[in-house]
Amino acid sequence: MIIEDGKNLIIKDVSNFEPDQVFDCGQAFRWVKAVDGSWTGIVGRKKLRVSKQGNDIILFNTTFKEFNDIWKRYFDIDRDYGSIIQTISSDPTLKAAAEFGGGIRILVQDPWETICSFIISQNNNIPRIKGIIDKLCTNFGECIDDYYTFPSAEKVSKLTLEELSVIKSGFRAKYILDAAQKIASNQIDLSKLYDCDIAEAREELMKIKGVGPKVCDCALLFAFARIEAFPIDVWIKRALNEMFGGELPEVANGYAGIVQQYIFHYARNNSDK
DNA sequence: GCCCAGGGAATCG
DNA sequence: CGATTCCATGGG
Repeated sequence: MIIEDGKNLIIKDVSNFEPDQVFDCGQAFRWVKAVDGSWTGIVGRKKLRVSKQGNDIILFNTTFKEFNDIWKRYFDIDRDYGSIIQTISSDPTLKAAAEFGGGIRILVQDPWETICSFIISQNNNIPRIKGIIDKLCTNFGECIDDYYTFPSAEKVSKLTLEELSVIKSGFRAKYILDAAQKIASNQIDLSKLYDCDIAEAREELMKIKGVGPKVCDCALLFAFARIEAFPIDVWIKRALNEMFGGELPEVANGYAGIVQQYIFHYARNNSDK
């Protein structure tokens, strides 16, 4: 149930929504946690602050209309994570991972921003990924209420390698430009990737230089709501071997992306090293 | 100095 | 085909 409380919106009795997990599980790089525990970010051109109080999620300074137009979809509110967790919990290891990361929701983020962010993520570490994305936004985005938008593909497509060098993205700069150019010119048709055959979606995305199997599946999972996508990175590869003997249990079929996030979160926060 | 980081392209055999 | 090597940059 959603209620308006002054200028804020309250989602009552939410299940499977822990802001700390949602914003810090590696699917998004631009949400910032404040000392009071709330999170602030920019989605498109809208700035939003989110916090959890008891079993309620508070969306600050927004409206019911904005909730329906933007946040409902962005936070994947209509998906029943509880029933998915129930299904995969027939496997004891998946059950443990889901109990640990059950507050994760898969965001439905902007495709260009997500593709660009995960291009930057390759052979890189999370603090530096965040730093490069931050420099991209402060240099080329638009300032709204002290926060910066993610610059559009059109804007980035017109930059030279020289101009882009201020973000210090190294060898990934040429990939960023290729992605921006192919997306801005509609050489890549992003609109069909939400529901076309997943093999076709992968083929389309991998036309972009610097987009291989891993970056491609991250984009499909974190921007196109393709929860069957399964990005395999070093963490997941290691966890798959240690926890499941190399392969996901069959009950994960169809939800591999969500399961992937539970495992990623579990592995990263239970590392011996 | 050396190693590694939510990989992928280029270049081998 | 699979296996190696290189790619920029910053932090440990």
